[in-house]
Amino acid sequence: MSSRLKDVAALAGVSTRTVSNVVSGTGAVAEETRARVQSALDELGYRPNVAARNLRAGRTGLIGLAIPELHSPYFGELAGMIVEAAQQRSWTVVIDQTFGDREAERRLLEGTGGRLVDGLIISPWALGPEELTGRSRDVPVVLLGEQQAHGVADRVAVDNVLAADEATTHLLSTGRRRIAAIGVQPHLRNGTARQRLSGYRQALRRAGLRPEPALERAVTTLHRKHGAEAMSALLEGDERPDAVFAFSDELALGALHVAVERGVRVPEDLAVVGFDGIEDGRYANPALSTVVPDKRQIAERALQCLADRIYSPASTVPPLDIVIPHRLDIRASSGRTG
Amino acid sequence: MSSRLKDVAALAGVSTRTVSNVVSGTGAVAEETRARVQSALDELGYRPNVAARNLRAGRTGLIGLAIPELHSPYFGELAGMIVEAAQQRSWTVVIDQTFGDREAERRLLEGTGGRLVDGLIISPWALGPEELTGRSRDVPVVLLGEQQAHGVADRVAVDNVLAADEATTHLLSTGRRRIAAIGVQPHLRNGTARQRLSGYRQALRRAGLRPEPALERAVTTLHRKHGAEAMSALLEGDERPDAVFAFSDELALGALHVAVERGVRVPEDLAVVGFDGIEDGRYANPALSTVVPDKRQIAERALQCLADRIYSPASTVPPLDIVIPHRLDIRASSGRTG
DNA sequence: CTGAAAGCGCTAACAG
DNA sequence: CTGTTAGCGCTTTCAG
Repeated sequence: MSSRLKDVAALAGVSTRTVSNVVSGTGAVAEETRARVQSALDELGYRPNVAARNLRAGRTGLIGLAIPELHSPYFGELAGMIVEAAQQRSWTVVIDQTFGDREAERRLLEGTGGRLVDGLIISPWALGPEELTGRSRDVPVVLLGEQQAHGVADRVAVDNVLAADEATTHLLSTGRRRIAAIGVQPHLRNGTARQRLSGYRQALRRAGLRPEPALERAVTTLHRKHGAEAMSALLEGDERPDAVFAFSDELALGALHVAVERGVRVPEDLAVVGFDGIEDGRYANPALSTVVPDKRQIAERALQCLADRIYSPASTVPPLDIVIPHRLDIRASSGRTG
Repeated sequence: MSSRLKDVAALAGVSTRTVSNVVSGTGAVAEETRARVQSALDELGYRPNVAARNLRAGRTGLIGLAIPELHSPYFGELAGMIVEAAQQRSWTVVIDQTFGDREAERRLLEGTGGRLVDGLIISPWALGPEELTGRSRDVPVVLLGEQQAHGVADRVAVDNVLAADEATTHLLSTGRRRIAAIGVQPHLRNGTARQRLSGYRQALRRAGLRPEPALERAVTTLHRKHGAEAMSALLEGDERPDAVFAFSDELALGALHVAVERGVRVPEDLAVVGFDGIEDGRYANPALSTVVPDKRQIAERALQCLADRIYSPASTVPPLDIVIPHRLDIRASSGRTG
């Protein structure tokens, strides 16, 4: 079985104190002793027991990442970058999926008291601002993509209203006038969909158009399937839209698929713009225009926030509100026609 | 700060033993005492310290998942299912990305001695069979998608040769004769690409065709970009293929994109089949035919293996070799023409 | 420079 | 039914 510090000490003929010093590089050890200890270490293939070290240190070197679902490309890409950024800081990431479940989100937020993790990055869907403000948590928390909670915890998100406005304005600039929005989510409390809707309406109004309820389609999830269903409904409606702004790339890809399948010409008859900048969109047919949040920066800043709070627990810096830049990638699905 | 068992005991006027019993539901506790302890528990918002519990129990409740990259749809979907299956077994998953790096893979495999995790699921890319057989590890390991290592550890994988044969045979059955293969990876040691290539060749030979080196395209990664590049090269070649079998859906989607963009009619002029059954393919234009491994079952069986080894460490059951079923989903990209 | 020993918070064997 | 206590393996204070 695996050997302990004590075994190594016995083999090298020194105390555990000295072995510990050699392992961690702490303190001063005579060169001769160090060599002897090192060979004992190698011979036994010693690995420090993480649990014991954690218990002693009061830190685990783990951070939690709680996201709705790992299989969606957006969260998959983001999670990958967070894991990578964490590795660079010598942290290990523990992943939980909430599936947008209120209880799961609440449990994770409150259950962090077990000190399994030194910090938590959570992307809440079902939890509203008031629920995020629970009893004060004992590990630092960073909220991802949540723009309603003020002063509760550090937040990292793009400016959804602005981004949606830009996407819609782009469609208007190509001459579209009946622009549908796919992705309204009245059942979620995180405000993302609401903000994108509001940016969309804002752009329409500025162009002198009036938002039409028939063009604002609700979905139960952000998956392709529901984008496809929403598109079907729109195509079967009385007045077809000439453009679609989908609140996620997945919805947009579902919509695109249905449109192309039914012989609608994209972008000539229908322009499509998505949101998230996932890799799939780049290779879709036609390639999908999309709002691209700087995911790499989301990951970096979120970890930076955690690091600051973890290493300076006494810090009185108020909760940060970090706005991540985004850009609009215009591709074939909304390319200017003739 | 967070309270300890001792604090709760003091508040409730009992010993830590009793509190421990209440928390864990072990032993018998008088109803009256239990109530008193419970209210003390609630009042202090007690959470057991995971590190201490782990140290005591010799288990952490964590399992490691080491995959090349989280952002690729295949691994994203698979990781999601593994996290889900682990949650059901009350395990938490720690994710590491190896990016197919030999050193990273080796480190993870050997570094499991720290007992951070109770078990490890790893999908090796760069490590060959001989390297997998290192010093005997002290936590159970499950190999994913590795079919060369015999008797080293439990393995869970689809029958790549068979699956590739089926995909190729399907293309042959639609009348294709110049079938290209995209995805040869001479630099990787995990054997997956080699096996798919061998299944592909086997099908060709059975049909009386001879494999042509010009039609077997190597790639450096399985990403869409390299599928696109391989397709470009094929289209610019002297004799165009009338079908493509890509060793991953991502490669297939990259190829599909380039083909459609250049006006090649799919499936009339070119049929495309991928491998992995990722969600993107279903909504591609045209929808992508693909070999679909039962990912849910991969996740389930891998966890089952770990559970068996972890809970019966003394088991003498030899390393298992689990073959996961797959199916061929024929969609528009290879639909029979005329 | 190195040894002895306390203690992180918890569980469980051993009393009572 | 409940209290006392010995460690799990490590780091670190205090001596030497």
